[in-house]
Amino acid sequence: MFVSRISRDGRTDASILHADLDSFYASVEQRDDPALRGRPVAVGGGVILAASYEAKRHGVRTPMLEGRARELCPDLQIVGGRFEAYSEASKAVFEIFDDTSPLVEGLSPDEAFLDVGGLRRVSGSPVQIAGRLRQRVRDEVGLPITVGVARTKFLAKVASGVGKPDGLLRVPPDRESEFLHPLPVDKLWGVGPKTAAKLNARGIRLVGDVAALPAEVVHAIVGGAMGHQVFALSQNRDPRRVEVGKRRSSIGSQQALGRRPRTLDEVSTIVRGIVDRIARRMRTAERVGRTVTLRLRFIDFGRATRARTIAQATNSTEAIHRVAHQLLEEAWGELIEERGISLVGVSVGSLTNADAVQLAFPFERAESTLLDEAVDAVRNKFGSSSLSRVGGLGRGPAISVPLLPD
DNA sequence: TCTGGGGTCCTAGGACCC
DNA sequence: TCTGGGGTCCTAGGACCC
Repeated sequence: MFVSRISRDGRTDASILHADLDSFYASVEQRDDPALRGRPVAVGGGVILAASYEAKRHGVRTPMLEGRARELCPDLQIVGGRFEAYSEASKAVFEIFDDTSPLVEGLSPDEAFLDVGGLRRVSGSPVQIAGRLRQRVRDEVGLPITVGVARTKFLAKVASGVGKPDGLLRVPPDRESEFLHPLPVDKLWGVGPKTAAKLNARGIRLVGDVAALPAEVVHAIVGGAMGHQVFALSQNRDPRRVEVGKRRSSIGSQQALGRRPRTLDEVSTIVRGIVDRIARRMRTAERVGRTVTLRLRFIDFGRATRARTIAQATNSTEAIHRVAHQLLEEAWGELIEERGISLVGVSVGSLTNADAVQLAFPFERAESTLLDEAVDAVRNKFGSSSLSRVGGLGRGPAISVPLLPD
């Protein structure tokens, strides 16, 4: 894993870009169908998945039910999702990102951080780079994109949010507090509805209010690692770098079932289909996983998960389905029968690269340090996703190592 | 605002090991 | 045989993000 360089005295320049496509799915629809341009458009499938700015002006939001959205906006054009078109657009945009800077960290199909700090001599100032990036995405992919430019990831991300739609906003390093303090607390990364409510209940509404509190008070209200982060961000401390080469650590899929009663056989068939989709995606991505999680939602919207970890990482439909089916059968009597099921999902975690080879061998206690050292050495060389030590000492120790390139 | 589908990270307890 | 501290892995749940 590579991380962005920072100057020895810390970052002093606003050189992190947060690039975020505007209303991604809806913009692709408007791009491909001129009749939709300038009109309120939403991509839906039961609920609204994305809304154009024309639709947002009427209060259409995601994930709103389609019926509710039509009430708010009678002219709304709802179109079904063309996910292949979105995926293609995302790929094209990321090619432009990668062409702009070697330090790109993708966050989702429509969003990424770019560190352009080292490119001034070759490509110009961050704002010039951001301007060209926007123009290229417009010209070559046909989509509007907003870019925030700032000294930290957090500020860049907030800046792109404020700059939307189709904008470019830079936070000058000497005006960061002025920008940060008037924001509502839920703009802080990690503060959602629950945490915001806790803070609001104590009269803490703005980021500036948090920044003015002693750290202990913030920890008492928010607690743990979250409290630490919230306080640091409010103080404008965000040392996170742009990280390249992050790989996702789980792959999953789920399906809503509605409210009618289901038999075990019905649900089992649905699970089979879900596992088939996941396993295909894993094989395409050349990844294998060890932890199978069954995700359940009940009629009353309560939730539960059941997980099992197997010794041998796999991406075979059969192997994953065996575990998923077992979990389903166990959960059926324990949870599902009384409560009624309204959603089922499966995800596979503890992913590693499929080209890793697993080596299993017995060893003496005294050798475990050597094994740890070997694991560390290989991790350092190939990145942690290439290798996992399978099982603890008591569970039939094994490590998996990547195939060596010639 | 009554709830989609894809994810991430954190916490806490228990099992197990040295 | 008991006690204790330190550590990893696994599981379940919760909050959050786009």
